[in-house]
Amino acid sequence: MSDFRYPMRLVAQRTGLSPHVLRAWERRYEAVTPERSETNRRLYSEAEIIRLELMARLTEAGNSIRQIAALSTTELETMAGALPSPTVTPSRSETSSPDQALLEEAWSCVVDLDSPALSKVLNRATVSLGISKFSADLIVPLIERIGTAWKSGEISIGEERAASSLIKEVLFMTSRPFAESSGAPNLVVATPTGQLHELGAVLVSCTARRDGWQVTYLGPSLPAAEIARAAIRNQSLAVGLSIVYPSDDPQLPAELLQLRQSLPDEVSILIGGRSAGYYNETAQEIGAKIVTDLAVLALELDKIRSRRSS
Amino acid sequence: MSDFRYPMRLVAQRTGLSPHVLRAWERRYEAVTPERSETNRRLYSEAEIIRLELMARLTEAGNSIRQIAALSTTELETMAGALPSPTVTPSRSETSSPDQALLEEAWSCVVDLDSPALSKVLNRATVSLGISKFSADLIVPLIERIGTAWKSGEISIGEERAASSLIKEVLFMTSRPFAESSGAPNLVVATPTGQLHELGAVLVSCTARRDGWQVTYLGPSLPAAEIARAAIRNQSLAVGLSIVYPSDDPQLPAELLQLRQSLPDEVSILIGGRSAGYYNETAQEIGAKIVTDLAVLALELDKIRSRRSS
DNA sequence: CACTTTTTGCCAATGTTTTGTCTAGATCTT
DNA sequence: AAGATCTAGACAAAACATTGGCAAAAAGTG
Repeated sequence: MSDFRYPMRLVAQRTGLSPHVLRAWERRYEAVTPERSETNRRLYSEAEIIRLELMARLTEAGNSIRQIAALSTTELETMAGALPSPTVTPSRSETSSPDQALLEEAWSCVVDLDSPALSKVLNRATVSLGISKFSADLIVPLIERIGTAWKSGEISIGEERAASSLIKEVLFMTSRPFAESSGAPNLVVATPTGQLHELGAVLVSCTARRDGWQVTYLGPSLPAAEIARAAIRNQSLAVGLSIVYPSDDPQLPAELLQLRQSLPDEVSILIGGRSAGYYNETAQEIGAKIVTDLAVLALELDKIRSRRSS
Repeated sequence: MSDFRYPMRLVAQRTGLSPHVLRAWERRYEAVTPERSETNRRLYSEAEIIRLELMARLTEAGNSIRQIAALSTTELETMAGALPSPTVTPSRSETSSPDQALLEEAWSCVVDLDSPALSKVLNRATVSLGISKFSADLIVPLIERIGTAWKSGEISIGEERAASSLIKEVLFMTSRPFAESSGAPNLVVATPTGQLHELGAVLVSCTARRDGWQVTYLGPSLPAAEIARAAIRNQSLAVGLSIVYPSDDPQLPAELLQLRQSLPDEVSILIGGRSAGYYNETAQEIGAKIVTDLAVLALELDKIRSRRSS
């Protein structure tokens, strides 16, 4: 369990509720009671965000916040779970146990090379968990597990590929239904030369798309020059890179430096991925922001956007 | 049984009845008698909603609410049981115009590295052309053009990647909305070691999926052993390979032979792609079928399926 | 067939509750 | 200094309730 706390802006963004509404719900119904910083700013926990997401979905579905707010999170979950039943047969007894079980189930599909089953599990998870939880609690750990298992030889390239393709597909899928807004800021996403694992990059793309960015996805192992070219061509506000493995590529710092030089100063660089930390120095040198988690990524994207649009 | 009570709004939404009607039915016939909150809001139970849903369907079907309202819920249920289940009527009128202009438009997006625009063009094309025409008349030529332009250096890796990712996404997208049929035959799709361009393989996957196959997509440049393993694991009826470039890889025939040896005899091998012809001899040797276009592919897939299922 | 009567969905007026949004001034962040 | 966030209070739009009534369709009747 992450003990990271998130600020207002991010919560508003993730839940789609305005800061005003968040405060109102808290004041009037004590829907959540976030901690406070020393300076009295609200600090929401992951659990509170999830709770708010649930309440947002349920009110959307016609429930009144007044009633909903009194319920426990698990009650909200069961309600939301029964929610997408359009239909005829009313009885539904589906108590799906939380994420760990799902992760195990997904993992067993991966090692079994069973794509159809994996597809089923992932799709089910997107609806039962909601997109952000799906990404953060299921996909991220799953990707990490695939990564380490692959390095250790526990699974081989076949499993890795089959799973990656599928995950990629599902992720792109979930981030798709957004209208093409022509005014959206552009983000170029890629993985630097030498970095072969693209799932991190896909995750970045999806997060950004859900946040209303227009993403130009370039895929894995691309030379700095190419990345820069794409960014310039699209007048991108930022470039997102994912660095997972290897974590000690001697070429990489040079590559990053070149990227910085080829890009206009006003274009931000975001670096994410398990191994991002190993290149901390270089990152600092080129003024890149290292993002450790999807929520933080969303936050940074938001910052960049508001900075430029103002 | 959940003892949660739902507000008006949600009930109206779920039953399709207006708040006015809900109140009228209650006042005039006591169709339901929801509880009230302290502030006099109606609070419907799940059972009442179900009852209302039934009454809504029955009145829709011509019954008078006056009669219906007096009946017990179980009586309503038996009545509703005789009703035809709600169906969807897919009306479709497709005006297809063979469009060279679309291809040109798409191509200009590719060379401009303009992903958003390309996305728009492709999406528009999927609806205006219809999926099969979209694949055959737009995507296939586009892919070929990208391939040759890349070889000749007319475009570089950045353009190729950006376009590929997008095309891949759109293709997977269009072949997606199929119900997960557990009885569907399986097809493993990949590109042999050395073959880096995966778009052909994606196209094969999509065609097969639209045909009702369950596809295990492994992506580009996979060793024969891995492909075979996946096929065996999934009890696949066939393996689809795409061979585009290079067209004179000396390793490839050996790779194909190994694949044949590692696979059970009853598993068919289909080879597609621009350069498939160059390996004609080997293909014949291993009993692989070379498919020259998507229509032929669909045909072959059908043959394989019927052969096995009969 | 023409003429009531009943049924039924919908609307208006009026009052209350709920809920999202806003203002204003102070404090904090960048 | 500009932009966010905080509190507290207030406002206004929606939503809901009640009563009463209208009008079109359905049903009954001479």
